[in-house]
Amino acid sequence: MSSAVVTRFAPSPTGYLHIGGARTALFNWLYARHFDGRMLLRIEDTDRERSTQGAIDAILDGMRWLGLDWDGDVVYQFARAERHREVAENLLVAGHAYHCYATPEELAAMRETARAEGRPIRYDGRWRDRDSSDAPAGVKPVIRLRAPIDGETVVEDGVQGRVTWQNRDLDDLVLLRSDGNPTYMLAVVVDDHDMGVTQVIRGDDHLTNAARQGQIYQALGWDVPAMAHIPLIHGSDGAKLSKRHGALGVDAYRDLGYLPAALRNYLVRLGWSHGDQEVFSTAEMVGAFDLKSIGRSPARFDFAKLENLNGLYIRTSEDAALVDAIETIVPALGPEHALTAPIGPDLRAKLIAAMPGLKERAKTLVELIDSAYYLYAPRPLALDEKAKGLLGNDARARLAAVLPTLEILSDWSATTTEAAVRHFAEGAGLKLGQIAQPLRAALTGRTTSPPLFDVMAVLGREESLARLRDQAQSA
RNA sequence: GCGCCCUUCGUCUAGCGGUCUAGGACGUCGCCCUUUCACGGCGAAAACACGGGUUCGAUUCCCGUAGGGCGCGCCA
Repeated sequence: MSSAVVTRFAPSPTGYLHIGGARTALFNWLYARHFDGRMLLRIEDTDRERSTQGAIDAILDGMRWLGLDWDGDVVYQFARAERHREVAENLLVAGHAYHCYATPEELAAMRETARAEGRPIRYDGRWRDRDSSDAPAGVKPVIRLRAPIDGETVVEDGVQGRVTWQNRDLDDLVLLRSDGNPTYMLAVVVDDHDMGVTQVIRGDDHLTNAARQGQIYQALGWDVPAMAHIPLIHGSDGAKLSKRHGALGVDAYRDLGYLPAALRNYLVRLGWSHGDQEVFSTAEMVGAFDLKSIGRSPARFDFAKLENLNGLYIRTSEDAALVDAIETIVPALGPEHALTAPIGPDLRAKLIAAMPGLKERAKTLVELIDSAYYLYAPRPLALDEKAKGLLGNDARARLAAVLPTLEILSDWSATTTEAAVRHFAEGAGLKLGQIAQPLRAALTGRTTSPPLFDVMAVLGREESLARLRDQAQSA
């Protein structure tokens, strides 16, 4: 069995779950599920200054919304600080690490000098071979790794291939801070090892870290897990994705009206491909996912393609499921939408009835809500500009003329109302559009709202007639 | 500055030496369908960054150049 696969997603809780992190989580999740393994979740909160509970909640919520479940309990890295300290001490005893008494100010000056002189910006190893008896009074030391000076460090990466560094280009990193807390470099290595992680999948920005962590593994005599560094996601201008590009946390995508399945599908195709296939069900993704087919170049985030995919997922969603989805984002919409959650049973029934006609033409849930405006808008209907333009005196006269024809109808299904309106138009020597357009404007307040005859069916006889009378009389 | 990585249509990508007059998808444009808007159908424009090699033959392999990205914290 290949159930030995263990992946992990390890975000730092210093902000929301951003789109790059979401994709990293997705890839880890897919890899684990593909091999029938486990995906663990670890919150890297060793930076006590910047870690917040709000960020932790946002990350967990974001993953749940995306449908990325993890195995076992969430591991909080800070809670394991004692173990990290222990490992650092062991390294010290074994001679693979040493105390460094350089102060932060001193190191900053060192870097500044190096920069000014055009030399590599690295720790110069000034305490590497110095005895602790030289230690200046009152300075608490950090523990640094005694990294090899000669030779090279190699990372066999599942995506990037074999990547090699000369050890002379890598300096002695800090393992334990002067306050006794572990650094990220130490904590990651110890935790991945202790948690039994077999496959690390993370952003390309960690590639150099992989080399430095490799040195820690070596000093510890531990096996290095398989590595895979996936290319980053860039904004539409090619620069690193930032707020400037309108991309926030995954919660923002939810509020914008994107479906988690659509976002997943979009994200999986950013950097990964499976021949010409564009649309993947979750099961297909899990079945087809592999590291081999991940590209090495960064991808730009394209809202247009996400929208297209979202539209596809909306079109193929169940009507009731869409109404449920709508309900979840109503609180984020703002009062101008005149819709409140929870949605009452009458409105829910109407929305479900209207969905087949509505979902064909919506790219987002927000658009879906807008197009259903006529179902929840307060009466009298506020007309948009184009609808006003369509309801001139001529049009109102036509509405008044068609009313008797519609009033004798008892069955208000889409087919019978269509037949009636067509019949009327013919009899009056009008083109269908000449009567259909104002009818829709009168019934919905919009000109882009979908199939008139669906609208009439959903609204029903009394409601439709009432709205038409209102408009016909206000001439 | 030093190190590492990347480079096929506007965008996401297929391509793993000849099948490439380079395929698909989104977007764009045109036509059809049509009461609007969509959906759907058909079609069009649109790319191998540049320069050297290797080879009978390079989009595919190697080396440069240019451009881009990431890293170089007692952040993660």
